[in-house]
Amino acid sequence: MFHFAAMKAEGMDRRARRIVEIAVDLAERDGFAAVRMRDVASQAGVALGTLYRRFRSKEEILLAALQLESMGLEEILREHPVPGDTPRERLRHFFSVATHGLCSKPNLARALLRSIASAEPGVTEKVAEYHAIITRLITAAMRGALLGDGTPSSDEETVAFLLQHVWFATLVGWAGGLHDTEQIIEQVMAAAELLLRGMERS
Amino acid sequence: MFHFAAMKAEGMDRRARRIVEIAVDLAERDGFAAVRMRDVASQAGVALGTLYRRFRSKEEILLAALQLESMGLEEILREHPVPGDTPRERLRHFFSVATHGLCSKPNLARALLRSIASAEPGVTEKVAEYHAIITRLITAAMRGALLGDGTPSSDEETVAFLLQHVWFATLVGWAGGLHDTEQIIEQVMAAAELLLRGMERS
DNA sequence: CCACGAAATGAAACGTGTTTCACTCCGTCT
DNA sequence: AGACGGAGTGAAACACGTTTCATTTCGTGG
Repeated sequence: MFHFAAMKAEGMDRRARRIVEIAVDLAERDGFAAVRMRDVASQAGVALGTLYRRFRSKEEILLAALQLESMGLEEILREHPVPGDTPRERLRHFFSVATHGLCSKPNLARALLRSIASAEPGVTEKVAEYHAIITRLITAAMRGALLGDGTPSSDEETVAFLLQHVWFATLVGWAGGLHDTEQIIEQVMAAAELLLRGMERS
Repeated sequence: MFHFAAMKAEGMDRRARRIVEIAVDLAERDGFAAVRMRDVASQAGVALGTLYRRFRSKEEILLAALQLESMGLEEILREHPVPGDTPRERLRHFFSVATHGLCSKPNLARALLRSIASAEPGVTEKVAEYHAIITRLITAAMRGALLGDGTPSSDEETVAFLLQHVWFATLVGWAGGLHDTEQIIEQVMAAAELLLRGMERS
């Protein structure tokens, strides 16, 4: 979970990938502030100007990492569908794996969340793409289908969308120290329980 | 809505309030980046060091503003309960007013959201307090009770908590330009609809 | 092989959040 | 009155994101 599989994705050449990897390493070790552009540049073996030719800001580098991570996750789930006999079981499994994956690298996770919430210009597209991927994954987990199989109902899309929001907001609370990893999962599952009940009752 | 009523709250003296007011003005006019500590200091008529004696960071000043705003909102709702005959109507009214209040000052709203998500040390307590206040307000709106009346059920607390998360996450999306003000309200209400249905079905 | 333009480089500079420090001011206690 | 101590001040310094620019390197078409 959340490793660097599928790193050759999209319009990202060797050099850009190296930059993102270094940034991830630094963020993982010592957090957002420790991702110093000068350090990223020197450790990636490029000049500072090169960083800014490829990425518009520090946040954009970290969001590129997020995008790669989520694409890797999608790749994995394309091969290995989420196990479980009911939507609840599958959702719990999915969020458990995703949450533990993220939170096992707390500094990196906090740095990524902060980049998402920075609302800097030029970051929107990457956030949107990340949103879309996660919503697809949640939908697939809920339906117990292979990624891309069939057409989700409108209710299913709404539920997936909302669960993603709850997950994100809870992660932000976790990042601020308001609660721990298990509480993230329980809060998301409490939402899932009520949303699924509401959906079934149509 | 979201004005500076009840500004004499808590351990905040005249000077600290002035600092926060100036920061809010600057954020409202030109956004987070325009809240320059040197400018806040000079416009508030204090030295830069004084800012850092009172507040640990720029984010903390803005969170103080958020806390004051939400306390003001709570004060208003204590006098004037949310109108509406059903939980749905009351929730819609509440979120409509709160969302339009926030989003009518987009630069300020973005700055506040960013401060919440910064997850800086020393900011947690203020975020927690803000969370608690908003959850109380949502609970009261849902139950159609005066603030503090009666004891919410466990399900009610869960729903309020989740709606707050959905609202927050949607606001972050709005801040990034992913959707507009009305979509915020519709997404929160879609969540409310499903959650209430799920709750009623117990 | 050469010329051209895009990409990269290195270094300096700028802006701004944050820290530091020596000094002043002011209220309180004795 | 005099001493003390905390709050405030002013100015300088530091760190780091970002920008700028003159120069160099590199790949490609002629």
